[in-house]
Amino acid sequence: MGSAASSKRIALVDVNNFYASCETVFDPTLRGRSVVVLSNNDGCVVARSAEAKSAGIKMAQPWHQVAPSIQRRTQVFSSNYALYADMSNRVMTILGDLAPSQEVYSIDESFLDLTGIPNLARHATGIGQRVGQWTGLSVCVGIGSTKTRAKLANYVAKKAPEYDGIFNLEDWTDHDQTAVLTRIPVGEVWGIGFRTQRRLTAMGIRTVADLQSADPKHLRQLFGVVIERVVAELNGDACMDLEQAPPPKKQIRSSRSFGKPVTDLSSLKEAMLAFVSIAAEKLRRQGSLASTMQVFICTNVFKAEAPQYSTGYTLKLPYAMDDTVMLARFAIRTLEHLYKPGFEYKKAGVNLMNLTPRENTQFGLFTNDDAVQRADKLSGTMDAINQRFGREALCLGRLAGKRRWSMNQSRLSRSYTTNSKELILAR
DNA sequence: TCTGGGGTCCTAGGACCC
DNA sequence: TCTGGGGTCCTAGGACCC
Repeated sequence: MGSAASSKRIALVDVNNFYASCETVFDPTLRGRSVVVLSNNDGCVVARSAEAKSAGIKMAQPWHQVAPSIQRRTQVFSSNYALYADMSNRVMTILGDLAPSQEVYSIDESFLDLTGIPNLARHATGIGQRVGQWTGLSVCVGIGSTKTRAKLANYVAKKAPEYDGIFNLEDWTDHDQTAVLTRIPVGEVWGIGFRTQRRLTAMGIRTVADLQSADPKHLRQLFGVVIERVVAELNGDACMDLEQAPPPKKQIRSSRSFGKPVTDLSSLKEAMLAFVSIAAEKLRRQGSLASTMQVFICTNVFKAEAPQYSTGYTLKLPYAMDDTVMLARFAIRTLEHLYKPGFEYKKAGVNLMNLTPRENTQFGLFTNDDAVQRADKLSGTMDAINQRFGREALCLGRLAGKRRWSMNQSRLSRSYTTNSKELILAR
């Protein structure tokens, strides 16, 4: 087996029930209770405590479909992204200190390269203890010779309580590894989604062990190159490196569903201005310029009886830009063309694409340098103010107190860590 | 008789992830 | 009443060029 030859030891560390655990850390009376966190607009369940899981609440389930008897004994929260981002930073910093190299893979997951570290079991235990002591959150650690194997090991660490949240796939003989992988459905493999699982199962490839021993060339013909790499990684042949510095985004999107249906153009414009402001700020933060913009609006697809209209337009910008005022001008003009009265709009958004680095960009022959510089200065000032007073402090064209399009967030917890007005009270 | 064919760029859409 | 948002990569197919 290839894994035996490979000397790499990659760990995947992730926080258990991350969003739900963040809420519990700051309100210990929630411990041992069913806790869920909802998506934007309080729509779907995106995080569950262990008790919520055993109560039968499913991931991504619309909250209104959860049985009332279960709802009643569940503590429910709107997503408090400021809190989760802050807790994430703390965890990632701790993990970074405990490994020679780290890839922050998502808000609650990190790959660590632990190759060559003696007594891996003790090191992994130490990781869990330090995160627990310093943040109050608990983690699982999966170790394997490739990222895909580390992910699988993490799955075992989560599912099998006898391992205490730590599982090193490479500690086991080939025979015992196969025994483990035979018990895991193929859909649990990183990169095998719902559709691919269905097709594989129909071919008789039901478990991870089945996929590991399948013919990669044949699968490539049927499914494409991605699955060929998955099979290689399962066999210990690394196809994916640790990415220590996140590559710049290739597109930046900002969109939201509205709390209530929106019918009038002026509310849509107001929402679009907010989306452009958010996207442009992200664009500037990563030091990029956008040369293509996509604007889209749509009605509620779940409301089958209502008239449906879903449309978007992708336009080439006259030059690569990062300035909110100019981007907003194009977005609003596009929106005016797309808008048709008589529909109940549910969602809108903007997507900045074709991003290029800002440095050494030659501005177009026909751009007015003075105008570009003034716009730069304005955007920079806006970023500074919003940095200091919160993202909503300064926006374009906001009609104070009349946000008919804003999200439902009726169950937001306090911003314990990021807002000095909401500091936790000591008792 | 036989009516090109290979390369490149772009876009839309599928599939996946958290 | 109430159904998330923000990303990535790959592929197929059309347009275009010589």
